[in-house]
This record gives sequence, C-alpha cells and structure tokens, in this order.
Amino acid sequence: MIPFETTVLKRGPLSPLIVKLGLYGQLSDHDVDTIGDLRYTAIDYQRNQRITTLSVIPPCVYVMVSGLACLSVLASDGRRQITRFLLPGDFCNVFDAEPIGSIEGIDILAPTRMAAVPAGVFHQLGASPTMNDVLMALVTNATAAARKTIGSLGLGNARGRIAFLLYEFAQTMVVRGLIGAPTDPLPLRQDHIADATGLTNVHVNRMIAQLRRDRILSGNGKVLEIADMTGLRSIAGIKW
Amino acid sequence: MIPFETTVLKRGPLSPLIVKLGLYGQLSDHDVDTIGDLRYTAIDYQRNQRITTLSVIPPCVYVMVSGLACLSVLASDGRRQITRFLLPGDFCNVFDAEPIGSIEGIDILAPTRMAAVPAGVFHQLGASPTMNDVLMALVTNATAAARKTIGSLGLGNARGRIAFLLYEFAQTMVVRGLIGAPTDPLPLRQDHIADATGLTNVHVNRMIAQLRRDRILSGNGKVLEIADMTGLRSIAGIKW
DNA sequence: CGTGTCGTTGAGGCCTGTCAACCTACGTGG
DNA sequence: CCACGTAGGTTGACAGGCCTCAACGACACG
Repeated sequence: MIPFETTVLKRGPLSPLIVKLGLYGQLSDHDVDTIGDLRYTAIDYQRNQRITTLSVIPPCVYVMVSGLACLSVLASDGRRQITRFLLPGDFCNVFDAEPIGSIEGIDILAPTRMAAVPAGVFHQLGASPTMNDVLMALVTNATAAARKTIGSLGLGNARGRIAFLLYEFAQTMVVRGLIGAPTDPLPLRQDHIADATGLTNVHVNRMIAQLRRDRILSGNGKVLEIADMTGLRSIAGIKW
Repeated sequence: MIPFETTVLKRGPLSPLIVKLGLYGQLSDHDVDTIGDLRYTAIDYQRNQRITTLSVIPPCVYVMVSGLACLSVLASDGRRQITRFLLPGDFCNVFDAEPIGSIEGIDILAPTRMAAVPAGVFHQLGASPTMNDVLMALVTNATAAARKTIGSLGLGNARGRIAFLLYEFAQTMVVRGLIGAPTDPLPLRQDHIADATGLTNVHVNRMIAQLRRDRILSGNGKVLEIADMTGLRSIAGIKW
C-alpha cells in the first residue's frame, strides 16, 4: 500500500503548502492541482541572514519550500525575540506571517529555499469561496496560536515556557508532515529556544539538562529529542 | 463645521465597529449604512464574569458595543494571562478575536454590552470583495499585534512591558475614537496590567509609582493617565 | 592545526515574586 | 451618623529564579 505522503509529495516542492492549506478546509482536486503546478522562482537564503524586505517587484507571494526561519522583533539593544517560526509551507510575507511594518524581520535559521509566486496568480486562486474561507481560517488560526504563545510567556517560568515551545513546535511539525513522530530530532538550537522564550541561552541550557534528567527530553549535545509529549504538555502549565 | 465624529456617531451603537473597519479599508456608504442599520440583540454582562462559550443558537457574531473585556488563558494553578483586550467595536467570537478552542475565555473587566448579530447577515456582508479584503486585513493586523506583544513580553523587563502595554492600549483607544487624547484617563486597573504583562500586582504597583515619579505617567491612586507618550514608547525598548 | 559554532558549567548579583499588613474611597445598612 | 465590608492601591521584608560574566569542552571544517 502506498503511504499517504507519497501522493502528496508527488505534487512537488509546493506540497508543504498544500498540506498546510488542507488543515483548514477541504481542498478541491482542482485547487490542489493548481497549487502543485504553480510557476515560481526559487530563491535560496543562507543561515544568519536577516531579511527586512522581500523583493516585491514584481509583486510576489513568498512560500517557504524547505529550511527553517523565523519572524523576530529586535530590542533597542539588539537582542532578538522570535515571534514565530516559519516552516516549509508557510507564507512569509502575507496572510498569517505578514511582517509588522518596519519592526519585524525574517531571520534565516537554516539554509532555506523560498518560492516566489506572482501575487496575481495567488490572488486569483483566493477568489474562490472555499479557498477564501481556507485563507481566512489560516490567518485566524495564526492569531490564536500567537495568543497561546502570549499565554505561555506570561504564565510560565523558564521550564514551562520551554516545555510549551517544544510541545507546540513538535506538534506543528508532525501535523504538517515535516517529521514523522514528535519524538524525532527537532531542528532547533538552544539559541533559538532562548530567543523564542525570552530567556538566555545559558539558562535554557540548564533547563534542558534538567528536562533530560527528568526523562522528558532525550538526545545529547546538539541533538534535541522529545521523550514524553504528555509530560511536556503538563509542564507547560496551561489549562488546556 | 461638524466634526467627523458626529457623522460617525449618528450611525448608532454599532459606530465603533464602523470606525474599526474603516481603519482597514475604505468602506462604501452602502456598507456603512448596512452596518449602522444592523438588527441585533443587546446582551449585558457584569464585571468579573468569565464567558467560555457565547451562545450561538441561533448562530451569532458578537460585537462589543460598550465596556471593557479581554481574552485570557488560564494556568493550571488558576492564574490568568490576558492575551488581548476587547474594546467597543471588537468582534468577540470570530475573525480577529476567535477564542482558542477550550483554553481561552472572555473575561468582562467592566460592565459591558454586546450586540449579537445573526451570523448569516454578517456573512452576506463579508461576501463583497472590498469588505472581504477589510476583514482579511483586520485579522492579519490582529496577528501582527499579537506578535508585537510577544516581542514585548520576551524582550522587556517589568518597566518595559508595562510601558509597551500602556502605549499600545492608549494608541488603540485613540485611533478607535474611544478616548480623545492619549493623555486621557485609561480604564485599566493595576490588576489588569499585571495579568496582561505576566507580572504581579505588587510589582506593577511599584513600577507605576516609578513611572509617575519619572513624569511618564500621571494621575493618583485609581486614576491612570499617560503624561509622556514619547517617553513611554522609548521605555518599551523595542526597535520600532 | 587553527578557527568558529554550539553546548556546558560555575560564581555572584539583581530583578521580581511572595507574604503580610495597612490605607483610602465608597457603598450599605442599622 | 456611624459601623462594617469590599475593592483597589501602597509599602516593607525576604527569598529565589534568572541574568551576567567568564571559562572551558566537543566537534566540524578548511
């Protein structure tokens, strides 16, 4: 029997986008084909690049194809706060991840490829009622996810914040078909976790060591794996 | 000369909604009239009520008409994190403020009136292309605002977090026409600020006293006023 | 083998939380 | 008119979680 992923992956590099959109509504075969066949310009970015303005001449919608990036806000003193991670299939300059005016930028956390799709094409696609509903649900969901993060930052101590971040990140990766199981290695460095939780890398290191001793996390050194999703969720300390 | 507000206020109780929508696109006279004339059921809520499910039989869109409320997430131990404030004109159960499944609720912070508009009517309104764009911009903006809050919580210390919150709150109140100037008294108690910034009410009290000594805030006791918006913004510590 | 990246560990200090008491303003009822 | 209760704000003493600074280790790569 051919696994489900195979049929999706046959759609090509934009299949992560199809998977993502499919989470928010039933896509018609026509929509799936249209997206799968979209013409786009591939653009590659290197690690540690910060992008404040994506080229929009001609007007383009950027979709991440592979890699890892994030949106972040900077403090006056240069520190960085990651406000959301960007995964393959995520929009990078519109809809749920439209950077805030001049204060938010895109940081590339691992070698990343983006697909620049002419905005006109995409706007046309969004004209269909079902696709419009899907996009609206997408953005609404992003708002809700951001508010959950606000909850975690406000309510949790260091241990709780880290637990929440890892739980949500792994959950998202699985749902989006980017890893097979939540116990697979996560592509996060301790610095990323620090910048996303508002903690220092030193303290993140200590907390991760503690979570490993508690058998909530596994892996050594640079390999970060979740051992106990249920435990992680309860440590996050939110009343779900 | 008749001030602008007068013409808007003539639209009746739903004028805050018209003002809000107008921030995200040019509304046609027809749209304004339609919204101003919407039939709705008024529902009043008392302070300290927590609403986990708004009645949706029949399906309704809830719009706040007057008062003050917030969305909040609870910790396992019962503490509350305010994830966003709800002001007159805000949707309360759809679009930019759709509560997250079972984990988020609406807390009434001051006597509040909501307008329950039949969902069908509203869905019909959103069918027009321009209004659809307005709604999409609304939700996108809410996502961006939430991410800005994440930035403040992650980057700022107590002083910075409070400064950010008050700056954004006052700014929003002014833009929405709910107060005349950012130096007008704000309808926030110190407890609200504590729950929105993830601090304790005791520490919020000390920080507010400090900001008053620094002439950034004014007012005594229960009266909270901003004296210096520019100073507040720079204290927030975000690279704008 | 030098260099850079990322993780790890220790010592010390500050920011913020916790606990507790008290104060003012205001409304209610005898 | 006063006793009382409640809501919200204010202040002090103390503890602890997290930050800062610093050094070192493991590993990849040219």
